[in-house]
Amino acid sequence: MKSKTYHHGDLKNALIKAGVEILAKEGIGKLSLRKVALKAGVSHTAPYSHFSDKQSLIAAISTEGFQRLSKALDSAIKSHANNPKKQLIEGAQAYVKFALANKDIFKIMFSSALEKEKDYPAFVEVSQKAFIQVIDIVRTCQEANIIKSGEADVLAVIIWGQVHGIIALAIEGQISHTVLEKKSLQEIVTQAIEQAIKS
Amino acid sequence: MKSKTYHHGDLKNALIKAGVEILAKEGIGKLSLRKVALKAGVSHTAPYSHFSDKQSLIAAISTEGFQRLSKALDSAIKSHANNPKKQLIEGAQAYVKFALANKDIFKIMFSSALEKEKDYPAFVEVSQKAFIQVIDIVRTCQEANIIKSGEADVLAVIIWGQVHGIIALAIEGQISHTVLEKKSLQEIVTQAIEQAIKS
DNA sequence: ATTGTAATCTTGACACTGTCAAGATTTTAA
DNA sequence: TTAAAATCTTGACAGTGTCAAGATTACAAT
Repeated sequence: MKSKTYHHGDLKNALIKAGVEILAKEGIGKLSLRKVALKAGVSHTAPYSHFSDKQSLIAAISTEGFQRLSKALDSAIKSHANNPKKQLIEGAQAYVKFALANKDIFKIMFSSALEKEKDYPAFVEVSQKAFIQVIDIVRTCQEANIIKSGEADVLAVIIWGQVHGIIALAIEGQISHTVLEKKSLQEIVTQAIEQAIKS
Repeated sequence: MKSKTYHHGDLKNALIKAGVEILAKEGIGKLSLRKVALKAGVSHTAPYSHFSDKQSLIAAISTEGFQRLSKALDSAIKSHANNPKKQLIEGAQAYVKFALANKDIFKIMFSSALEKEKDYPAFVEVSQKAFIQVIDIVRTCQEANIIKSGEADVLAVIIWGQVHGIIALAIEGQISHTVLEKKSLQEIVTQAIEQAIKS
Protein backbone atom coordinates (compact mmCIF):
# COMPACT_ATOMS: atom_id res chain seq x y z
CA MET A 1 0.00 0.00 0.00
CA LYS A 2 2.22 2.68 1.29
CA SER A 3 5.54 3.09 -0.39
CA LYS A 4 7.84 4.29 2.33
CA THR A 5 8.59 7.63 0.84
CA TYR A 6 9.54 10.55 2.99
CA HIS A 7 6.35 12.22 1.96
CA HIS A 8 3.28 10.28 2.85
CA GLY A 9 1.22 11.50 -0.05
CA ASP A 10 -2.16 11.67 1.59
CA LEU A 11 -1.34 12.16 5.23
CA LYS A 12 -4.16 14.55 6.01
CA ASN A 13 -6.83 12.04 5.13
CA ALA A 14 -4.88 9.23 6.72
CA LEU A 15 -4.81 11.15 9.97
CA ILE A 16 -8.53 11.77 9.89
CA LYS A 17 -9.14 8.13 9.16
CA ALA A 18 -6.85 7.05 11.99
CA GLY A 19 -8.64 9.46 14.29
CA VAL A 20 -12.02 8.06 13.38
CA GLU A 21 -10.78 4.54 14.05
CA ILE A 22 -9.33 5.40 17.44
CA LEU A 23 -12.55 7.18 18.27
CA ALA A 24 -14.59 4.12 17.40
CA LYS A 25 -12.35 1.66 19.21
CA GLU A 26 -11.19 3.57 22.25
CA GLY A 27 -13.43 6.58 22.65
CA ILE A 28 -12.84 10.28 22.92
CA GLY A 29 -10.71 10.08 26.01
CA LYS A 30 -8.05 8.07 24.25
CA LEU A 31 -7.82 10.21 21.16
CA SER A 32 -4.43 11.89 20.97
CA LEU A 33 -2.50 13.53 18.19
CA ARG A 34 0.51 11.35 18.89
CA LYS A 35 -1.48 8.14 18.66
CA VAL A 36 -3.07 9.27 15.45
CA ALA A 37 0.36 10.04 14.06
CA LEU A 38 1.70 6.68 15.16
CA LYS A 39 -1.21 4.90 13.55
CA ALA A 40 -0.54 6.73 10.30
CA GLY A 41 3.11 5.76 10.51
CA VAL A 42 4.59 9.22 10.86
CA SER A 43 6.41 11.12 13.57
CA HIS A 44 4.54 12.67 16.44
CA THR A 45 4.68 16.19 15.05
CA ALA A 46 3.89 15.38 11.44
CA PRO A 47 0.21 16.24 11.97
CA TYR A 48 1.20 19.85 12.50
CA SER A 49 1.88 20.15 8.80
CA HIS A 50 -1.81 19.61 8.17
CA PHE A 51 -3.58 20.68 11.35
CA SER A 52 -2.68 23.72 13.39
CA ASP A 53 -3.54 21.91 16.61
CA LYS A 54 -5.59 19.11 18.10
CA GLN A 55 -8.76 21.16 17.87
CA SER A 56 -8.25 21.42 14.18
CA LEU A 57 -8.08 17.66 13.78
CA ILE A 58 -11.20 17.29 15.86
CA ALA A 59 -12.88 19.83 13.63
CA ALA A 60 -11.93 17.76 10.60
CA ILE A 61 -13.30 14.59 12.14
CA SER A 62 -16.51 16.35 13.13
CA THR A 63 -16.78 17.71 9.63
CA GLU A 64 -16.55 14.25 8.22
CA GLY A 65 -19.22 13.14 10.63
CA PHE A 66 -21.56 15.84 9.40
CA GLN A 67 -20.82 14.88 5.83
CA ARG A 68 -21.87 11.32 6.51
CA LEU A 69 -24.95 12.45 8.40
CA SER A 70 -25.84 14.82 5.63
CA LYS A 71 -25.49 12.07 3.08
CA ALA A 72 -27.75 9.82 5.14
CA LEU A 73 -30.37 12.56 5.35
CA ASP A 74 -30.11 13.15 1.65
CA SER A 75 -30.63 9.50 0.94
CA ALA A 76 -33.72 9.44 3.15
CA ILE A 77 -35.11 12.50 1.40
CA LYS A 78 -34.53 11.16 -2.08
CA SER A 79 -35.86 7.72 -1.26
CA HIS A 80 -39.22 9.21 -0.45
CA ALA A 81 -39.79 12.02 -2.85
CA ASN A 82 -43.44 13.06 -2.96
CA ASN A 83 -43.98 11.67 0.51
CA PRO A 84 -43.14 14.40 2.99
CA LYS A 85 -44.27 12.52 6.05
CA LYS A 86 -42.08 9.60 5.17
CA GLN A 87 -39.21 11.96 4.53
CA LEU A 88 -39.60 13.36 7.99
CA ILE A 89 -39.85 10.02 9.72
CA GLU A 90 -37.18 8.33 7.70
CA GLY A 91 -34.91 11.33 8.04
CA ALA A 92 -35.25 11.05 11.78
CA GLN A 93 -34.58 7.34 11.59
CA ALA A 94 -31.45 8.02 9.59
CA TYR A 95 -30.40 10.43 12.30
CA VAL A 96 -30.93 7.78 14.97
CA LYS A 97 -29.15 5.15 12.95
CA PHE A 98 -26.17 7.36 12.32
CA ALA A 99 -25.87 8.29 15.97
CA LEU A 100 -26.07 4.71 17.19
CA ALA A 101 -23.64 3.45 14.59
CA ASN A 102 -21.13 6.23 15.23
CA LYS A 103 -21.59 7.06 18.87
CA ASP A 104 -18.25 8.66 19.51
CA ILE A 105 -18.22 10.63 16.28
CA PHE A 106 -21.71 11.81 17.13
CA LYS A 107 -20.53 12.88 20.56
CA ILE A 108 -17.56 14.72 19.19
CA MET A 109 -19.75 16.44 16.61
CA PHE A 110 -21.94 17.97 19.26
CA SER A 111 -20.25 17.68 22.60
CA SER A 112 -18.12 20.73 22.12
CA ALA A 113 -14.90 18.83 22.26
CA LEU A 114 -14.64 21.54 19.68
CA GLU A 115 -14.15 24.81 21.45
CA LYS A 116 -15.64 27.43 19.26
CA GLU A 117 -13.09 30.19 19.68
CA LYS A 118 -11.54 29.78 16.29
CA ASP A 119 -13.99 29.01 13.57
CA TYR A 120 -13.65 26.19 11.17
CA PRO A 121 -15.31 27.17 7.90
CA ALA A 122 -15.66 23.67 6.50
CA PHE A 123 -17.23 22.51 9.72
CA VAL A 124 -19.64 25.41 9.87
CA GLU A 125 -20.63 24.92 6.26
CA VAL A 126 -21.43 21.25 6.43
CA SER A 127 -23.13 21.42 9.81
CA GLN A 128 -25.34 24.22 8.53
CA LYS A 129 -26.06 22.16 5.47
CA ALA A 130 -27.48 19.43 7.68
CA PHE A 131 -29.72 21.96 9.37
CA ILE A 132 -30.89 23.29 6.04
CA GLN A 133 -31.85 19.80 5.00
CA VAL A 134 -33.98 19.52 8.10
CA ILE A 135 -35.60 22.86 7.44
CA ASP A 136 -36.38 21.79 3.89
CA ILE A 137 -38.10 18.66 5.07
CA VAL A 138 -40.17 20.67 7.51
CA ARG A 139 -41.04 23.22 4.86
CA THR A 140 -42.13 20.46 2.52
CA CYS A 141 -44.32 19.02 5.26
CA GLN A 142 -45.87 22.41 5.81
CA GLU A 143 -46.66 22.75 2.13
CA ALA A 144 -48.26 19.33 2.25
CA ASN A 145 -50.26 20.47 5.27
CA ILE A 146 -48.78 17.79 7.46
CA ILE A 147 -47.32 20.28 9.88
CA LYS A 148 -48.84 23.53 11.00
CA SER A 149 -47.48 26.44 9.06
CA GLY A 150 -45.38 29.12 10.63
CA GLU A 151 -41.73 29.93 10.77
CA ALA A 152 -40.20 26.86 9.27
CA ASP A 153 -36.80 27.35 10.81
CA VAL A 154 -38.14 27.69 14.32
CA LEU A 155 -40.31 24.64 13.81
CA ALA A 156 -37.31 22.82 12.46
CA VAL A 157 -35.33 23.63 15.58
CA ILE A 158 -38.16 22.26 17.67
CA ILE A 159 -38.46 19.05 15.73
CA TRP A 160 -34.77 18.58 15.21
CA GLY A 161 -34.20 19.39 18.84
CA GLN A 162 -36.64 16.73 19.83
CA VAL A 163 -35.00 14.05 17.76
CA HIS A 164 -31.55 15.18 18.77
CA GLY A 165 -32.40 15.40 22.44
CA ILE A 166 -33.86 11.95 22.71
CA ILE A 167 -30.84 10.48 20.99
CA ALA A 168 -28.38 12.51 23.01
CA LEU A 169 -29.95 11.44 26.29
CA ALA A 170 -29.91 7.84 25.13
CA ILE A 171 -26.29 7.89 24.06
CA GLU A 172 -25.21 9.45 27.31
CA GLY A 173 -27.00 6.68 29.15
CA GLN A 174 -29.55 9.00 30.70
CA ILE A 175 -32.64 7.13 29.66
CA SER A 176 -33.68 4.55 32.17
CA HIS A 177 -33.56 0.90 31.36
CA THR A 178 -37.22 0.40 32.03
CA VAL A 179 -38.16 2.82 29.28
CA LEU A 180 -35.85 1.32 26.71
CA GLU A 181 -37.19 -2.12 27.47
CA LYS A 182 -40.66 -1.03 26.44
CA LYS A 183 -39.70 0.82 23.30
CA SER A 184 -36.61 1.08 21.16
CA LEU A 185 -35.05 4.42 20.40
CA GLN A 186 -36.38 4.20 16.88
CA GLU A 187 -39.89 3.71 18.15
CA ILE A 188 -39.64 6.50 20.67
CA VAL A 189 -38.42 8.93 18.05
CA THR A 190 -41.11 7.90 15.62
CA GLN A 191 -43.78 8.29 18.27
CA ALA A 192 -42.44 11.74 19.09
CA ILE A 193 -42.71 12.82 15.48
CA GLU A 194 -46.17 11.35 14.99
CA GLN A 195 -47.34 13.35 17.98
CA ALA A 196 -45.72 16.48 16.68
CA ILE A 197 -47.30 16.02 13.29
CA LYS A 198 -50.93 15.56 14.25
CA SER A 199 -51.09 18.85 16.09
CA MET B 1 -11.37 30.74 57.46
CA LYS B 2 -8.79 28.09 56.85
CA SER B 3 -6.38 27.50 59.68
CA LYS B 4 -3.27 26.14 58.06
CA THR B 5 -3.42 22.75 59.62
CA TYR B 6 -1.91 19.74 57.97
CA HIS B 7 -5.38 18.40 57.52
CA HIS B 8 -7.59 20.62 55.49
CA GLY B 9 -10.80 19.71 57.22
CA ASP B 10 -13.18 19.84 54.31
CA LEU B 11 -10.97 19.21 51.34
CA LYS B 12 -13.43 17.11 49.40
CA ASN B 13 -15.97 19.89 49.15
CA ALA B 14 -13.26 22.45 48.60
CA LEU B 15 -12.03 20.47 45.61
CA ILE B 16 -15.49 20.22 44.13
CA LYS B 17 -16.00 23.92 44.61
CA ALA B 18 -12.65 24.72 43.02
CA GLY B 19 -13.53 22.45 40.13
CA VAL B 20 -16.84 24.20 39.58
CA GLU B 21 -15.10 27.56 39.56
CA ILE B 22 -12.46 26.49 37.06
CA LEU B 23 -15.20 25.02 34.94
CA ALA B 24 -17.11 28.29 34.94
CA LYS B 25 -14.09 30.48 34.26
CA GLU B 26 -11.96 28.38 31.94
CA GLY B 27 -14.13 25.61 30.59
CA ILE B 28 -13.88 21.86 30.51
CA GLY B 29 -10.63 21.78 28.58
CA LYS B 30 -8.76 23.55 31.32
CA LEU B 31 -10.04 21.47 34.19
CA SER B 32 -7.22 19.46 35.73
CA LEU B 33 -6.78 17.71 39.03
CA ARG B 34 -3.56 19.55 39.68
CA LYS B 35 -5.12 22.94 39.14
CA VAL B 36 -8.02 22.06 41.38
CA ALA B 37 -5.57 20.99 44.07
CA LEU B 38 -3.56 24.17 43.69
CA LYS B 39 -6.69 26.26 43.99
CA ALA B 40 -7.63 24.45 47.18
CA GLY B 41 -4.13 25.05 48.52
CA VAL B 42 -2.99 21.45 48.76
CA SER B 43 -0.40 19.34 47.01
CA HIS B 44 -1.04 17.93 43.58
CA THR B 45 -1.84 14.44 44.81
CA ALA B 46 -3.98 15.38 47.77
CA PRO B 47 -7.17 14.87 45.74
CA TYR B 48 -6.41 11.18 45.59
CA SER B 49 -7.35 10.88 49.23
CA HIS B 50 -10.90 11.79 48.27
CA PHE B 51 -11.27 10.84 44.63
CA SER B 52 -9.94 7.68 43.08
CA ASP B 53 -9.18 9.50 39.84
CA LYS B 54 -10.15 12.46 37.70
CA GLN B 55 -13.31 10.74 36.53
CA SER B 56 -14.40 10.50 40.11
CA LEU B 57 -14.04 14.24 40.63
CA ILE B 58 -15.98 14.88 37.44
CA ALA B 59 -18.66 12.56 38.72
CA ALA B 60 -18.85 14.59 41.92
CA ILE B 61 -19.14 17.86 40.02
CA SER B 62 -21.82 16.40 37.76
CA THR B 63 -23.63 15.14 40.80
CA GLU B 64 -23.68 18.59 42.26
CA GLY B 65 -24.97 19.92 39.00
CA PHE B 66 -27.87 17.49 39.09
CA GLN B 67 -28.58 18.43 42.65
CA ARG B 68 -28.90 22.08 41.69
CA LEU B 69 -31.02 21.23 38.68
CA SER B 70 -33.19 19.01 40.79
CA LYS B 71 -33.64 21.75 43.32
CA ALA B 72 -34.64 24.19 40.58
CA LEU B 73 -37.18 21.72 39.25
CA ASP B 74 -38.51 21.17 42.71
CA SER B 75 -38.93 24.87 43.22
CA ALA B 76 -40.82 25.20 39.95
CA ILE B 77 -43.08 22.33 40.91
CA LYS B 78 -43.85 23.67 44.35
CA SER B 79 -44.39 27.21 43.14
CA HIS B 80 -47.27 26.05 40.98
CA ALA B 81 -49.04 23.36 42.88
CA ASN B 82 -52.50 22.66 41.47
CA ASN B 83 -51.42 24.03 38.11
CA PRO B 84 -49.90 21.19 36.14
CA LYS B 85 -49.49 23.12 32.93
CA LYS B 86 -47.59 25.83 34.69
CA GLN B 87 -45.47 23.22 36.41
CA LEU B 88 -44.55 21.78 33.06
CA ILE B 89 -43.74 25.09 31.44
CA GLU B 90 -41.96 26.56 34.42
CA GLY B 91 -40.08 23.34 34.96
CA ALA B 92 -38.82 23.58 31.41
CA GLN B 93 -37.93 27.21 31.95
CA ALA B 94 -35.97 26.26 35.03
CA TYR B 95 -34.15 23.71 32.94
CA VAL B 96 -33.28 26.33 30.35
CA LYS B 97 -32.23 28.81 32.97
CA PHE B 98 -30.00 26.34 34.72
CA ALA B 99 -28.33 25.30 31.49
CA LEU B 100 -27.66 28.85 30.38
CA ALA B 101 -26.39 29.91 33.78
CA ASN B 102 -24.12 26.89 34.15
CA LYS B 103 -23.13 26.02 30.62
CA ASP B 104 -20.01 24.09 31.41
CA ILE B 105 -21.50 22.20 34.31
CA PHE B 106 -24.44 21.36 32.07
CA LYS B 107 -22.07 20.11 29.41
CA ILE B 108 -20.10 18.00 31.85
CA MET B 109 -23.33 16.56 33.25
CA PHE B 110 -24.36 15.21 29.90
CA SER B 111 -21.43 15.22 27.55
CA SER B 112 -20.00 11.99 28.81
CA ALA B 113 -16.86 13.56 30.06
CA LEU B 114 -17.94 10.91 32.46
CA GLU B 115 -17.10 7.56 30.98
CA LYS B 116 -19.61 5.15 32.32
CA GLU B 117 -17.39 2.12 32.92
CA LYS B 118 -17.33 2.45 36.65
CA ASP B 119 -20.60 3.52 38.12
CA TYR B 120 -21.00 6.36 40.51
CA PRO B 121 -23.94 5.60 42.79
CA ALA B 122 -24.50 9.15 44.00
CA PHE B 123 -24.48 10.40 40.43
CA VAL B 124 -26.90 7.76 39.25
CA GLU B 125 -29.22 8.42 42.13
CA VAL B 126 -29.51 12.16 41.72
CA SER B 127 -29.69 12.07 37.94
CA GLN B 128 -32.48 9.55 38.15
CA LYS B 129 -34.18 11.73 40.70
CA ALA B 130 -34.32 14.55 38.16
CA PHE B 131 -35.89 12.23 35.64
CA ILE B 132 -38.43 11.08 38.17
CA GLN B 133 -39.39 14.68 38.81
CA VAL B 134 -40.01 15.11 35.10
CA ILE B 135 -42.09 11.96 34.97
CA ASP B 136 -44.15 13.16 37.90
CA ILE B 137 -44.91 16.43 36.20
CA VAL B 138 -45.97 14.58 33.08
CA ARG B 139 -48.10 12.19 35.09
CA THR B 140 -49.79 15.08 36.83
CA CYS B 141 -50.51 16.68 33.48
CA GLN B 142 -52.02 13.45 32.26
CA GLU B 143 -54.27 13.26 35.28
CA ALA B 144 -55.34 16.82 34.60
CA ASN B 145 -56.02 15.83 31.01
CA ILE B 146 -53.53 18.30 29.65
CA ILE B 147 -51.45 15.62 27.99
CA LYS B 148 -52.71 12.51 26.31
CA SER B 149 -52.56 9.52 28.58
CA GLY B 150 -50.27 6.60 27.95
CA GLU B 151 -46.97 5.44 29.27
CA ALA B 152 -45.88 8.40 31.34
CA ASP B 153 -42.21 7.53 31.32
CA VAL B 154 -42.05 7.27 27.55
CA LEU B 155 -43.91 10.52 27.20
CA ALA B 156 -41.55 12.07 29.71
CA VAL B 157 -38.57 11.01 27.64
CA ILE B 158 -40.15 12.60 24.60
CA ILE B 159 -40.91 15.88 26.33
CA TRP B 160 -37.72 15.98 28.32
CA GLY B 161 -35.78 15.03 25.21
CA GLN B 162 -37.35 17.90 23.36
CA VAL B 163 -36.43 20.46 25.98
CA HIS B 164 -32.99 18.97 26.45
CA GLY B 165 -32.29 18.73 22.75
CA ILE B 166 -33.15 22.32 21.99
CA ILE B 167 -30.97 23.52 24.83
CA ALA B 168 -28.12 21.20 23.95
CA LEU B 169 -28.10 22.36 20.34
CA ALA B 170 -28.17 25.96 21.49
CA ILE B 171 -25.32 25.56 23.94
CA GLU B 172 -23.18 23.82 21.37
CA GLY B 173 -23.78 26.72 19.03
CA GLN B 174 -25.69 24.63 16.52
CA ILE B 175 -28.73 26.83 16.25
CA SER B 176 -28.40 29.44 13.59
CA HIS B 177 -28.24 33.08 14.45
CA THR B 178 -31.26 33.95 12.36
CA VAL B 179 -33.48 31.70 14.43
CA LEU B 180 -32.28 33.01 17.76
CA GLU B 181 -32.85 36.54 16.59
CA LYS B 182 -36.52 35.83 16.10
CA LYS B 183 -37.09 33.95 19.31
CA SER B 184 -35.21 33.43 22.53
CA LEU B 185 -34.44 29.97 23.78
CA GLN B 186 -37.06 30.39 26.46
CA GLU B 187 -39.68 31.21 23.88
CA ILE B 188 -38.72 28.35 21.61
CA VAL B 189 -38.91 25.87 24.44
CA THR B 190 -42.24 27.21 25.59
CA GLN B 191 -43.62 27.03 22.06
CA ALA B 192 -42.42 23.44 21.81
CA ILE B 193 -44.23 22.48 24.94
CA GLU B 194 -47.42 24.29 24.02
CA GLN B 195 -47.46 22.35 20.78
CA ALA B 196 -46.83 19.10 22.55
CA ILE B 197 -49.62 19.78 24.99
CA LYS B 198 -52.47 20.58 22.67
CA SER B 199 -52.25 17.28 20.83
C1' DA C 1 17.59 21.01 -16.58
C1' DT C 2 18.82 23.89 -12.43
C1' DT C 3 17.85 26.02 -8.68
C1' DG C 4 15.50 28.30 -5.14
C1' DT C 5 11.37 28.18 -2.50
C1' DA C 6 7.62 26.07 -0.32
C1' DA C 7 5.64 21.90 1.53
C1' DT C 8 6.28 18.04 4.20
C1' DC C 9 8.32 15.34 7.66
C1' DT C 10 11.80 14.24 11.73
C1' DT C 11 14.34 14.91 16.05
C1' DG C 12 14.56 17.02 20.22
C1' DA C 13 12.86 19.68 23.78
C1' DC C 14 9.55 21.78 27.22
C1' DA C 15 5.70 22.31 30.32
C1' DC C 16 1.64 20.17 31.85
C1' DT C 17 -1.11 16.24 33.00
C1' DG C 18 -2.85 11.82 35.54
C1' DT C 19 -1.29 8.58 38.53
C1' DC C 20 1.64 5.60 41.48
C1' DA C 21 4.88 4.73 45.54
C1' DA C 22 6.80 5.95 49.74
C1' DG C 23 6.68 8.41 53.63
C1' DA C 24 5.05 12.25 56.98
C1' DT C 25 1.37 14.00 59.88
C1' DT C 26 -2.90 13.82 62.16
C1' DT C 27 -7.20 11.70 63.72
C1' DT C 28 -9.68 7.92 65.57
C1' DA C 29 -10.57 3.86 67.95
C1' DA C 30 -9.33 0.09 70.98
C1' DT D 1 -1.73 5.12 75.48
C1' DT D 2 -1.10 3.19 71.43
C1' DA D 3 -2.15 0.89 67.09
C1' DA D 4 -4.56 1.61 62.98
C1' DA D 5 -6.71 4.43 59.65
C1' DA D 6 -7.22 8.71 57.29
C1' DT D 7 -5.14 12.54 55.29
C1' DC D 8 -1.60 15.01 53.10
C1' DT D 9 3.38 15.70 50.89
C1' DT D 10 7.40 14.77 48.02
C1' DG D 11 9.17 12.60 44.21
C1' DA D 12 8.86 10.03 40.22
C1' DC D 13 7.13 8.25 35.60
C1' DA D 14 4.84 7.96 31.21
C1' DG D 15 1.82 10.30 28.09
C1' DT D 16 0.29 14.59 26.15
C1' DG D 17 0.16 19.12 23.12
C1' DT D 18 3.13 22.10 21.08
C1' DC D 19 7.27 24.74 19.68
C1' DA D 20 11.95 25.19 17.33
C1' DA D 21 15.35 23.69 14.31
C1' DG D 22 16.65 21.10 10.73
C1' DA D 23 16.23 17.27 7.01
C1' DT D 24 13.99 15.69 2.85
C1' DT D 25 11.16 16.14 -1.01
C1' DA D 26 8.10 18.44 -4.51
C1' DC D 27 7.48 22.12 -7.50
C1' DA D 28 7.65 26.36 -10.00
C1' DA D 29 10.36 29.89 -12.29
C1' DT D 30 14.12 30.71 -14.77
